[in-house]
Amino acid sequence: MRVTADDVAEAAGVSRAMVSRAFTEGAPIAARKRAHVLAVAESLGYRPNRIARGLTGSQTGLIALVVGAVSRPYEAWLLETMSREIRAARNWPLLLQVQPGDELDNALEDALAYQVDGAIVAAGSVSPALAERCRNSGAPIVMVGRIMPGGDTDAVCCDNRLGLELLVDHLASSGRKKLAWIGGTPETFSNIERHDGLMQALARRGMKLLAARQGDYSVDSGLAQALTLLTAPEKPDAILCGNDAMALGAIAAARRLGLSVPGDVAITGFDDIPAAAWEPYQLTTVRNPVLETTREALRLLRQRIEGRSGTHDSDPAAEIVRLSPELIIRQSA
Amino acid sequence: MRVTADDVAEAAGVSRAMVSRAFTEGAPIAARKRAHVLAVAESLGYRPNRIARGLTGSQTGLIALVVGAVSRPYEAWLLETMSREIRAARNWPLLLQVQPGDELDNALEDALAYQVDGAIVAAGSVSPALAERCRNSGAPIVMVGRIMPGGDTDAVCCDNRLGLELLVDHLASSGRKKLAWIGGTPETFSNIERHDGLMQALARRGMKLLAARQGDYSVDSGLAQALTLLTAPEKPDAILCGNDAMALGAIAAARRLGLSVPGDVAITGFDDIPAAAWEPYQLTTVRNPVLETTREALRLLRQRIEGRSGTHDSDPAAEIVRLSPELIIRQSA
DNA sequence: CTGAAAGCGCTTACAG
DNA sequence: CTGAAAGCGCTTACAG
Repeated sequence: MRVTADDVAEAAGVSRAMVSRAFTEGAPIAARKRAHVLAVAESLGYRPNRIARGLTGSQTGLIALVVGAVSRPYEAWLLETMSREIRAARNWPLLLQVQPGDELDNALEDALAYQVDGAIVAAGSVSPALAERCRNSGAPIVMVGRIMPGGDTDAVCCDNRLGLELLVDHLASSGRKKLAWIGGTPETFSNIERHDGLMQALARRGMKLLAARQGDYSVDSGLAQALTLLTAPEKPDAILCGNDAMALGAIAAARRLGLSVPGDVAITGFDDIPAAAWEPYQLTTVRNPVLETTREALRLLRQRIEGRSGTHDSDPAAEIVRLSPELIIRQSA
Repeated sequence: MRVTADDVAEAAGVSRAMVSRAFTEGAPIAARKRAHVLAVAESLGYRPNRIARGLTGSQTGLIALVVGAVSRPYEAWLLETMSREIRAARNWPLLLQVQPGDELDNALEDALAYQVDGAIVAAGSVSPALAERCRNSGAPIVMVGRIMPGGDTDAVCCDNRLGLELLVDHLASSGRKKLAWIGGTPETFSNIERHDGLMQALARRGMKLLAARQGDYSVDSGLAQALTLLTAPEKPDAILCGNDAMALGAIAAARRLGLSVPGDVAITGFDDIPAAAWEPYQLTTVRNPVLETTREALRLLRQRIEGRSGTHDSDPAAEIVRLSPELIIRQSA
């Protein structure tokens, strides 16, 4: 059978409470005794049962991690970073992958039943009611890449408008005049902000859009929409895409039509996913600061988790962190 | 505070045991009473605490899921499929992402402390000692894409040799004579089998390899190695790559050198990741049956988990499932 | 610093 | 089918 704290206590000649303390950082226990208990535990192959510990203690070490479908390169990149950082903080991610638009109330409730210490939500939509429930259950949520309407949930998000400003600036100053836009999934937070940023950047320069199409953030949609744009009577000399994946598709479209990139048409993305740097693409884009985003999200979460043990009367206001994207100039524009 | 089973019991006018039974499939409870308890629970917003349940009951519903870095497309595809299927089975994946070659004993021990019901290991290396420990802790392991030397751990794995046989057959019958190979990370199970399968397929036809290079399963390594092959004095007329990612790199290399694919050189991959079908690639490859693999892995795991509650005296022998890859012919070969 | 005791929120024999 | 009781493996006041 599994070895238990009682077994260790007996073997070490101490009380069960002491073996618990030996494994609890900062618990009152003589240094020598701790060393002894730990040694005995090691020799017996004992590890505290985290489930039992979770029942009593204040934390389970579990964090719900909600991301979009990782077959999409940006999501994969985000997940990879988050999962690594969560583990580095000695927590375990409970993974929930959702399709765009998925209601995740049910799934998150389920995660709550596991007494997760908190949740990082980078996809799907959570109702205000659920966010409220999470707070009450002592499981803070932090949103990534989106900001909840009420403004009472912590969030960390890239400055999408600035990103488009940087891209338009780059294109305009390299003499591009006829800009077209391929937007991502409509109604998504990022798409709304990016489109908005684009329109502002153009307005600021007295420019206007030649054409706008709508994709769904996938490579295929970028390909299809770019094909339409590039076979229209009046062709754009630059296509801004709502994310990198669509931009990769747009590059493929241009090539299929025998157009040179950036000679005939400049193409830009958003995110700077790993594939953006690959040989056949060399995509000019803006970098979504995924690592900084992850660290900030974890910091906010940690802050709430600690805070929750303090005075309950006044929850500090929600913190919204905006991170700046960086222009990455490669060959495509 | 959180509402507890006692609260529900009181509100419903039954014992705490009955509310537990109401939430336990197949537990002895009158249908009407169950409905009543469930209704009361719902109105109170009660959900059984899975941590408490895990302490008493026989299952936690947690499954450790070990995959390689998901920035790699095959791993992303696998993770996406596995996480979806695990959730569909109403379990939660505890995600562990590892780098190739990572010893995952420590991490898995940690997962064991969470009383996971089992583990699916698709990356990293687990020592026989750990596999043993897992079995003893009642947390069966099933390996995916690799088979443990001892042969006493369940595994499901693609028939790598058959895959190469299909590819060589296709190339040979389209008249290719000078075949080159770009292998993946050496010492990995898949690489050894694929290389082996290649050599067997060639031998069977009295052919031999023009050249062999070694990559690391990344796009960049495929690009670099293909560049070398394609600038050598004697160029291959076909390059077989150990996986799709390297094949995508190889296609980029050919293009960079102004060679046509498949005109000047045929290029093949392995896996059939989503990107293989993308416009600029149109990769001919063999499909690694990821969904079937996932389902088989879950079936094996489930089988062990159920089995463990039965008679303990004789563990059924390990089951090794081999799944056949399928040739997917596109443009690149 | 240390130990005995109570309790975390459930489930499951046990006895009706 | 139902309830009272014991127990899962810990942690944490409480009293030394």
